[in-house]
Amino acid sequence: MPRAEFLRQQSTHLALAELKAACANCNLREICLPAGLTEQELDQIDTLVDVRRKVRRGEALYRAGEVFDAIFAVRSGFFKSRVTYEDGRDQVTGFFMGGEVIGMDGISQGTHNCDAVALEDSVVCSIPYARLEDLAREVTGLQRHFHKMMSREIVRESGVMMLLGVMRAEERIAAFLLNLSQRLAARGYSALEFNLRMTREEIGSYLGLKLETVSRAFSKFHADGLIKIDQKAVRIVDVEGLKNVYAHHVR
Amino acid sequence: MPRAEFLRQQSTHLALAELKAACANCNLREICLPAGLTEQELDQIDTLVDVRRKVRRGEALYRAGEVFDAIFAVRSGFFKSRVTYEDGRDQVTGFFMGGEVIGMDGISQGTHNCDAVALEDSVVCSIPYARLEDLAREVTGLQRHFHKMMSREIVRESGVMMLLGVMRAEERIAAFLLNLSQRLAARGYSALEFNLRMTREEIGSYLGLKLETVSRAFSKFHADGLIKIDQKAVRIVDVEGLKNVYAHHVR
DNA sequence: ATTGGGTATTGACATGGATCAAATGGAACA
DNA sequence: TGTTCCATTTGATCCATGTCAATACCCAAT
Repeated sequence: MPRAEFLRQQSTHLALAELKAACANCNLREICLPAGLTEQELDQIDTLVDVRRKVRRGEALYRAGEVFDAIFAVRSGFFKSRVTYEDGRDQVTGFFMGGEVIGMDGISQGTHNCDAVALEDSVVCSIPYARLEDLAREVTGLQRHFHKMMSREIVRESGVMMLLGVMRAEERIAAFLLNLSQRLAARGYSALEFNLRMTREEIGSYLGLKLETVSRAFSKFHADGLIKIDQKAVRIVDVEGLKNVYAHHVR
Repeated sequence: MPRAEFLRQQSTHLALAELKAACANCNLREICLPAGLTEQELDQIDTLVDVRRKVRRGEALYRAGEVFDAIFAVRSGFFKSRVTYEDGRDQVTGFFMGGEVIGMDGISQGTHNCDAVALEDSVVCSIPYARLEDLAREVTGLQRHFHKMMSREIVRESGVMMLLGVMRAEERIAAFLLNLSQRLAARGYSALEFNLRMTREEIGSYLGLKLETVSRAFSKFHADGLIKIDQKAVRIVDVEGLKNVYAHHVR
């Protein structure tokens, strides 16, 4: 589809006013954007956000190998990123929710390094990289914020390496639940009660485990009174108990 | 002239000359710096590099929790980065050689997120982050290059997640050897014959394996005629065979 | 040359998580 | 309301890697 055509179609779906006030009025602003911007800087940044794009559940926002030209802020919904290896084996490398930014892996090569797939109907803000570069040279706060976002992704990934490299199955799963809980809380949702957007298999792939192992761990935590879990519905009953699953590792 | 005086003069003289030509004459320039810089831009970038700092084998260049104010380019030598978990468990998160840049994890929080430890006597170029930010706003090539470096680190780490999440022990070790080989080759060293700078335990920590497993895999590869290995000295005998250890994974 | 401490190899055995298999449960849709 | 297709749970068994232990090796310091 030609780009102009694509833009036209999108804008019919979303109110003009909304588009205009892309960032300035976004409820995810505090999570997504640098703090302490002036009114004028905010206006400048508003020009950054190109289109809001809808991605249906199961669809890819981008795929590995595609040309990279924008990063994406999740406006609503939920994504996974996934790396596929030559021989077809793949791994989920992250889950992303509202206010989080994905696609920065594409900068290094000019092509995306992984797939980003929506786990529920989602909306993203598209931020053309070329424009971001330009604006980052003018708005110092934006430059710094962008660097921090990239760095945060580096730190996040080394945390996952830790999960995968040294933790045992139940520890990984406890850490995973607490991480989700904490991120949801930061967005104003309940920290203790939420729905998983991903399957046991996707959790397993992310944590380097098989889906059966994930299921068993959930059942065990349930039996131990740490959580209640019914299909995708999770309720954390004993936060401290869950932390102890990995914090008090004996050895 | 008293000997002390002579030495002092000598060292200031050397320091100045060296410092001035920090990047412009560095043999790692092509690996470390953006390509296609003008003469003038190179001069500007030279002002970036603050000091060269020696780090002895076993010493830390920085430690987790320390204030971040600079990133470091490895000038010579070899480093590992290491994350330590609350309960004392730790994991090696990367190995770094000449021309590679470390410390970008510190940007996100303003404090370093991991330790960087020299595995042999090393020299690094220190690049104050504040100055880098400023210069990146002026020299577009530098800005882009810096973003690429961060992004490359993100991609590298998701590669390691793949190792840890889906590969079996021997595959991880084959991939590890081939990765080292390829990076050494890019620096003009032999791709087929090199010395490991790290212990079996450090390799194991990086790959999420125990040192005995690493040792056994090396022995197996040796017996299978893929490599010759004697302590730290490695010679890759059959590159394709080594690739097949993981490329033709059945299943 | 001798000693000592860290590093590496190798064997024997244990076990956490994978694999295989079967049953159950839910959601979408005719 | 039934049908179909996944996702999930749970049990039984297997195996790759961890664990424990003994020995060998290497280099540095004396």
